[in-house]
Amino acid sequence: MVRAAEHRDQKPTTHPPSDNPLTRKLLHFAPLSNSDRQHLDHLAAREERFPANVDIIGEGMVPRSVFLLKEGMAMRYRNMPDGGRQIMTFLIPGDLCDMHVFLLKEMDHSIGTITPVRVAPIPREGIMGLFGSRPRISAALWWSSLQEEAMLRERIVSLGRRDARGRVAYLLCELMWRHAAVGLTDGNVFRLPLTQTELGDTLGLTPVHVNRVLKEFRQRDLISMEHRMMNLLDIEGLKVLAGFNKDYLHLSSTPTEVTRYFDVLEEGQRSDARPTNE
Amino acid sequence: MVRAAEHRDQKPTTHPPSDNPLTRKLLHFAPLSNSDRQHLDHLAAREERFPANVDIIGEGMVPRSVFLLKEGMAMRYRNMPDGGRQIMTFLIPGDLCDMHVFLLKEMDHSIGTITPVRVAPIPREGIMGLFGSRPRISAALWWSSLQEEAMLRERIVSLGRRDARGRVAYLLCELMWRHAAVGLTDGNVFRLPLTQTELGDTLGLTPVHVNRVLKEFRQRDLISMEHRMMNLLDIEGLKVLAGFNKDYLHLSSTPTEVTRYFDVLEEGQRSDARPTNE
DNA sequence: CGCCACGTTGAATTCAGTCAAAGAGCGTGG
DNA sequence: CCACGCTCTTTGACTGAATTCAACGTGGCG
Repeated sequence: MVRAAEHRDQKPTTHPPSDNPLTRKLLHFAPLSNSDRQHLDHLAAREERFPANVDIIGEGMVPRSVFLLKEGMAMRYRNMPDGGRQIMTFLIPGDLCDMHVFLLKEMDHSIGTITPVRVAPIPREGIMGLFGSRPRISAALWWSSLQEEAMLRERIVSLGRRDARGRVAYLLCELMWRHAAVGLTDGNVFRLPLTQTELGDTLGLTPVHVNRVLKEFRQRDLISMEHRMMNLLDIEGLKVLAGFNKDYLHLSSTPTEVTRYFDVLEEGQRSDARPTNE
Repeated sequence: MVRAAEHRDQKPTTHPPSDNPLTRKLLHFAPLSNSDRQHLDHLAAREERFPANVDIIGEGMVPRSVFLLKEGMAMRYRNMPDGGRQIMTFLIPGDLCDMHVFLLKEMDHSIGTITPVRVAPIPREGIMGLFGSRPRISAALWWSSLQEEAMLRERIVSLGRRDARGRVAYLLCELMWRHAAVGLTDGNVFRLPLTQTELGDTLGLTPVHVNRVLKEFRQRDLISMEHRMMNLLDIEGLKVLAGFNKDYLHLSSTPTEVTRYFDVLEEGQRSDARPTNE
């Protein structure tokens, strides 16, 4: 198992976190060969920058590329005819925006920056090529998109069945875990550059009410905040407020299933992608 | 084009609506060859029945098959620790439950029947085989799952930014269009076997309030109902209440994009799937 | 017939929204 | 260095949409 690694690697790429946040995330889902990783790095090599508070792509436009977010924070949102806004997801480093929608005729929502961001544009062909030739990456991407879908479902639960406290508590936990998955936490602390208006537009609440809930959380020593850093002092307490149980994010799922899956995919593929062990 | 049909088919399968609701739905997304259709029919050949109000699969279980719903109505839902329930999606004939989740370690939600249903269990291998050998079906399935995701997003908007009237109006329109897509409407009338409690659990409202909204809609001649049949008398009026504009369901998208996609997929695949024109 | 689940209606309650104003933080420019 | 303007945060008083509680009606079915 270790045998294979020792010749191919100048630097040990198997265990240390990759500097590519996508790679780092996908490693949660499937072991990737060095060749796979290089391929990902190559895809994400180009880089574009956007300032804060601009649209990367707007509703009605035709996306020509997928974007990999390398640094900063962005959001997927929709403007309502009455002037309101609903934020559907926050995008953090390692997230793709948007894996799927690039197949659609036009965007049914916008993607906008919250902070300044660095993104790697990946052309359609790059993604499609993956599906043909990189079964492990494909499987990991698919897996990752399943997790995204699970998060969408969880947000529906949040908006439909949780009160204001529960929604805020849940969102804080989600963001914490997602940041942890790409190595952007320090203990229970992570950077949260969101305004209360943005939080409200995610949670279906007014900024005023978000403020009141956060105030209560601070008073109850559930959280503390300073300089845009969010500290979850009492995660268990927050979980209780959110009313949930398990690791719905599926971060803990053993890769056995997915392994079996991409082994099937591998059949009849050319085998230039030998996996390292995990 | 009709030529090929006359020998193979007792009944003409090319243009008339298929009796397989999945085929009927997928034809909105991509043209399928006769061979493809036969393959789908073959996959969906087996049949199981469930009575109303039972779980087909419960939270925490490991799904061993995907189910194609052939008749009846089901729902994807989640029970909350406090006894509440959030319904995430209604499943109608032609829907798969669940394309993706069969990859996950365990279900993070349940799928339960609303009416008695007929389902075709499709084993994992059947789906996975599709991805290798049936690029057009794969593309259509993918496309279809994109639409599902779009519906999830729309539901988030609904719960986050619409008031009770808007939510009900939106849900009615969505269900109307989905039924139309599989040929289960008669004008603006379709069968809606949902209780007001179930509607409430979908919309994040109490059954009492659902009742009041429906009453108002009836009085304003927006809808009429009898014998579980829903008649949308004023779709435009409902759209205004829901506050939206376009065909977010992407039903109208020309298949040119998807065509290009599965042409790519087709490369290097064995070519036993000749498409009919469309 | 009579049960039972579902639908309907009213009255009181409450959670979150609205409106309004004041304070805090921060970059810019005089 | 301070003043200015800006956006974001905080707080209070009032309003309102939806919930809760409770009762009664109704339609299907054994």
